[in-house]
Parts: sequence; C-alpha cells; structure tokens
Amino acid sequence: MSPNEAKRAVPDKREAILDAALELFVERGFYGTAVPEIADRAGVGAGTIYRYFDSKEALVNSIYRAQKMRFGQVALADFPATAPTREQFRTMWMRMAKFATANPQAFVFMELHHHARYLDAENVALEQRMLELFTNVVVSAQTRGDLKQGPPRLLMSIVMGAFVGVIRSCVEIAQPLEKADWKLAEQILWEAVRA
Amino acid sequence: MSPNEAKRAVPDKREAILDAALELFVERGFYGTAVPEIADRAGVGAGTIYRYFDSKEALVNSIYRAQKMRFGQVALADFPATAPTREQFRTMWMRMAKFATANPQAFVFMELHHHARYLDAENVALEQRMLELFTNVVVSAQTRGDLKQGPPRLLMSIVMGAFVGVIRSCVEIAQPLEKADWKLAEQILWEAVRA
Amino acid sequence: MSPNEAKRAVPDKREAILDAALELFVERGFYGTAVPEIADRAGVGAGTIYRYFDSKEALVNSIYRAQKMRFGQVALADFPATAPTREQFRTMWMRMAKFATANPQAFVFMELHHHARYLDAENVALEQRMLELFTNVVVSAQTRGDLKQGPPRLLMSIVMGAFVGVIRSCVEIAQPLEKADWKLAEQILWEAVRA
Amino acid sequence: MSPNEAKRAVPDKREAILDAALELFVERGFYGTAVPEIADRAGVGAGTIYRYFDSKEALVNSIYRAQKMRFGQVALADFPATAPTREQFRTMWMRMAKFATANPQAFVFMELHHHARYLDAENVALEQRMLELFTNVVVSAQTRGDLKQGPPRLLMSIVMGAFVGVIRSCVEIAQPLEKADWKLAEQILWEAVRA
DNA sequence: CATGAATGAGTATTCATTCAT
DNA sequence: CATGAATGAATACTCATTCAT
Repeated sequence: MSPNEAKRAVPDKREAILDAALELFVERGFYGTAVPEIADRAGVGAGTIYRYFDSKEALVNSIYRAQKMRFGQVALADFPATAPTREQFRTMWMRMAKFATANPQAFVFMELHHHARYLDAENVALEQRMLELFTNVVVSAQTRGDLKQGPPRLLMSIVMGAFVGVIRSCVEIAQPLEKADWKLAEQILWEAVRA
Repeated sequence: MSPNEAKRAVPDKREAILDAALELFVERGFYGTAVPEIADRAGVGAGTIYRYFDSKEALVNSIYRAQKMRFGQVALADFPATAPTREQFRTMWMRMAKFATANPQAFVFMELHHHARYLDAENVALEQRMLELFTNVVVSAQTRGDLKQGPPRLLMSIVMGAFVGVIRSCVEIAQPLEKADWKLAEQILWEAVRA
Repeated sequence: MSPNEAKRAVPDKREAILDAALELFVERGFYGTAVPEIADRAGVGAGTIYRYFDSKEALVNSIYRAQKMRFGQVALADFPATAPTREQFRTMWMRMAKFATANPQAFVFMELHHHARYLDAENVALEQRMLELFTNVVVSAQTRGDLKQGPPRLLMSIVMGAFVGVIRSCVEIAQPLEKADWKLAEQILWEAVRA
Repeated sequence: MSPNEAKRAVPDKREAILDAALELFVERGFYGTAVPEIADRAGVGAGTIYRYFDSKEALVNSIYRAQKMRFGQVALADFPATAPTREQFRTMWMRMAKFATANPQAFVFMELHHHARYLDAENVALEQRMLELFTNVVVSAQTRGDLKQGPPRLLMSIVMGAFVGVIRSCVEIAQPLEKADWKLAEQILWEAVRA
C-alpha cells in the first residue's frame, strides 16, 4: 500500500472535522452549532478538534479559507485573458456552476460567512483580493465596450446575486439544476449585462 | 395634542425592542445575539422583552411576520394586473427598490431568516403564499409570451437573487443606491428575462 | 348598615391577599409561589400586596403568626386545667380536630413552615411559647401519673405527629374525616399515651 | 488494589451530587435550593450536574426513587408474613427506626416530597405501590382481629404520622433517639392500634 | 389608595475549552 | 495522539420589588 493510498483509505481526522463542521455551519449557523456536535458528526472526540484547530473561530476561518481558495482555483485558474468577453463570461459562469453543483454546501457556506464578525483579517484580505480580481475582469470588459456601462460593483452584484439565488434555490429543493438550465441561466445573465 | 401625536410622543417600547432586535439579528445573527444586548440597544430592561414576547423565538418570528407583511403590502398592493408585462416588471422592481432602500436591514433580515429552523408554521405558510403570488405573475407573463420560457422558479431565483445581491452590496458599503442606478439595474434585469 | 357589616360585605384586600397566599403556599410552597400569582388569585394588583406587607417574607410571617394565634386561641382558651387528664386530652384533641377540619389548609400551612428559614424571630419565639404550653400540660399529666413516663417531647411528637398524619391524609384525598372517625382516632391516641 | 477499593478511592461525583442535593432539599426545599449551591456543596462544577441528570427535576426524582427503594428494601425484605401481628409490628417499626436513624435526612426528604407537583409518573406509581403493600399488611391484621377495626387509611396515618413526628423531632434537635426510647415509642404505638 | 408596567438580580441550563488518563 | 469528563462563564428566562400614573 502506497502512502497515498493509505491517506485516502484512512481519511484523516482533520478532514472529517472540516467536513462535519461545514455541513453543520450551513444547516444551523456558526453560533447555532455546538463543538461537541461537530465532533459527534466527525466521529471524533470533542477534545480532538482542539488538536487541529485553536478554537471554534479558527475552525470556521480554516473552512472559509480552504473553500475560498478552492473556488478561486477553479474559477480563475488559466483564465482565458485574451478570449472574447462572451467566451470569458461563459467560461466563468460554467466553472462556477461546476464548483457550486459539486459543492453546493461549500458555496452556501461562503455566502453565509461573507461578512461574519468572526472572519479573521487574513480571510477579509483574501475576500478583498478576489473581489478585485473579478472587478478587474469586469472593468476590462467594460473598457472594451462589451459590457454595459455603470458601476462595476452593480454589475457584479447582479451577476453574483443571481448566481447565488439559483444555487440557493437548488439547495432549498435539494435538487441540482439540469445542465440545460445552467446554460439557460448563463444566457439570461449574459443578455442582462452585455452592452 | 391629538391621540396620534400622543402615540408618537410616547415611544412604544414594543417598537423599540423590535427595531433593536432587527438590527442586531442582521448584524450578528439570531444565535449570535444575546437577549440582554437587544434590551440594551432598545433602552429597556432585559425582563421587559418578555412582557411583549413569549421568547426570543417569538420575537424573531414577530419581526419576520411584520416585515414580510409590510413588504407584501408595498410590493403587491393594487398590482397592475392588466398592464403590459414591461410595465408590471418595472412597477414591481421599483416598489421593491423603494421598500429595500427605505428598509435595507429589514430586507436583509428577511433574506437571512428565509429558511431558519426557528421560523414558526405561520411564517412558513406566509412565505409559501407569497412565493405562489410571485410565481403566478411570472407564469402569466410567460403564457403571454412576454418572458423567456424555462422553469419559473429559475427566473424568479435570478431576478430575486440579483435584487438581493444589489441590496446586500448597498448594506455592505453602507450607502444607498442612486435612483439612476436602480433604473439601470431594472433595465438590466428586464433584458435578462424578457422573451 | 353598621361599620361591622360593611367590613364583612367588602372583605378587605388584606384578607383576600392572606387567603390567596395561604392557599398557594400550601399548594406550591413558599419559593414555588410567585407574588403576582398571589395577587391574581386575590384579585388585586401585584403592587397592592406591598401596601399591606413589606415583602414576601413579611407576608408569610403574617400568615404564620395569624394562624398560629388562632390555633392557640381555639386549642388553649379556657383550658380545663382542673379537669381529669382523660377529659383534658379529649378536649384538646377535639378542639384541634375542629380547627383542622374547618381550616385544613391553615393547619397544613403551619406544619410546612414550622422550621422554615424565613420565619422571623417573633414567630420562632411564638412557636417556642406554644411548645412550652403543651409541654407543661404533658408534664403535669405525667406527674399525676396519668400519662406514660418517658421524654415529654417524645409523647408530644407521637400525638402531634399522628394528628398531622390524619389531617394530611384528609387533605390528600380532599375529604374531611367523619365525626366517628375523629372519635376513634382520639380513642386510639389516648390508649397510646395513657399510663 | 482491587476494583472494589478503586471504586471507593475514586469518590463518585454522581454520589456526591445526590448527597449534597438531598441535604439541601431537606434544608431549604426544592425551589429554595439553587443548582449551583448543590454543585458547590458536592464539590463539582455547576455544569457537571447536567452530565449526570437531565434537569433539576430529574435530580430530585432520582433521589426520591433511590431512597424510596432503599426504604422499601429495608422495611419489607423478608417480611415475616406468618409471624404473629405483634411480632410483625415490632419488626416493621424497628426496621423503619433503623433506617430513619441511619438516614434521618433521607426520611424527612421522602416526607417532604411525598406529594410534590414535580414528582414524575414513575415515582407516583412507586409511592402508590408501597402504600398498597402497607395497606395489605394492615387489612390482614385487622381480619385476624389483631388490630382495631376502622379505616385502614386512618390506622396507617396515625402510625406513620407518629413515626414521622418522632423523626422530625430528632432532626430538629439534631440528636438521634436512644434505643430505649425507640422501644418505648414502639410500645406506645402498638397499644394505640392493637385490638 | 391601587395599579401593573418596568426592572435587574437571580435561576436553570448550555457550551467552548481544558486536561488527566 | 485521542479522548470525553469536568468546568465555569455566558445564555435565556423569571420574579420580587418599585414607582409613575
């Protein structure tokens, strides 16, 4: 058995804790979730959580950081900077859709904790950085005359808000969206923001 | 002094509690807000809250019910059922914008508590009823061929999600949107969903 | 209408409070009874209780004092000091039975609060005085050779304990004892303690 | 070190809580005793009580059940069903005396909570069962013509009431009764109820 | 005098965190 | 390393008491 296989075969406790906490934070919120509940669902002792995380706050920040990074990776890796705007929009949207379909809870988690008082400075900065990345993309596209003029913040609020709305609706009825509907949604939003 | 003035002159403690609680629930969440904090901000004793509400849950449900009704009044009163869809859309959007601009916190509050586990049956039913009202409007417009085909739920998620996105963005930067930007947003969303 | 009649016709609030409190203290105990509950049952405002009594403790002490005095009056007034012991015993027993039958709750109340921590010094002294009166009667009877020898305290515990046992049994089944049974009980206890 | 010794060496916290609570409930009553007081006297943290008992009510019911069972064991184990009534009476009385002398507080506790509103259904049933056992013994003895005729409930009230009176008197002066006095009391009560 | 709304200290209970095993 | 029993500070809620009307 290779070390790699071992790792996958014995999923380490840290991962189990992160997964359990993510689920519970989405279901019940941060303050509505007790640490021993997390331990129970993760199948570890309550004390064990404190071997891996300094505190409940550190735990939620770890989750936030990890998911945000993963999302950033998926959404922005090899961003087709030179492709036409229509192409860029479709790519972004579909990558986000892919991530959110595969990890609906992670997506909702990020939404819920966007502006939580217990997010640490590092996460606030991370959030800020990603916002800037997206803003740059929007501004460039506006400059090229491909998107409607107007406050970039407004355009982004609309697109991201709509995207979140669709995901939340999926989570509510516990049913993923069909591929065709994702495409329809993408089409709709493109028609919304294009010049 | 008229009775009406008298009423305004004696600031109602019940109202003060509702206002303070609404603010805090938005800032910190339900479980993140301590009852004495609410009392402090409302300028009343902690025990006083229990003269007006049976429990913290009853309080949050009272707020939800009151705001949802107010929103329903504003958005749906004298709905122009016979007007053209374009006109209907604009009316709805601008009414919602007016409500949300005047009560941004109330709007965020409703979003946050949409699916909270502590919402009582009455509020769940109320929520359901309002969803149906909106759905009917959408389906009618689709039938007339004025809106894009596709799951009504999807269209609504997009429009409402976008609207919420815009409001949240305003709350984040603590600055209301200009009237012109509201019109722009309306235009954008209309282009998104129109046939 | 004479002043006396007026008093009986409009039973004053003080009396109503005392009655309500007596009942509730018996039903639920001192700490188990809330002052507003007393006010409700007495048909007065909560604040009114504090016009007549300094505090909840003062109220319970007032009740104790009043009932104990009434009981002392009934039991010891015109005590037949020169009658034969058998006669004295019967007289005492039947007077106590009469009092307890007419006021079962008052009797249970006194039992329950006999040694409560919140009894004030005056009531402790009153209790002490009445105990001495009874002890004197017992010691005299022992001296005359009419009662069994042994610690007077023991004899009194037995007789009073048995009496209380009978009363509590009546209260439990919410049914007063028949006259014949009272006589039987008296006969039994006399046979218990007579020389 | 044997397992048994180990058990005694590690003083059980559950036991400490039960003991402390029993004492305090006798001293101050159920509602007059604060949970942290119990914790203090037991030498544990306040939260610890809730690892062993669901609530303050569950705690008081646990104590009641345990003591009642212990008392039942002591009083009724190997009951000399075929012995003469005089012998049965002496046996019962002395067993009860032994129990009550060894555990005066436990005895008073049971008396105080006999009819408390917070006794659970199981304890009410237990109480009922034990009452029936005693009633059967009395009725049998009456049938044999060894006890006075009359309501069995009355005879039992008298004997148990007298017994409780004696115990309470001991607790009041914080001094156990001499063996001779127990015998005297037994003699007195026997003469009270015998045919 | 009488009231009952208002208060805040006090209650039962929970929960993040520690630490002996 | 892992545990979960133990802790005590913090929470929701109650209630004796006050005081403006």
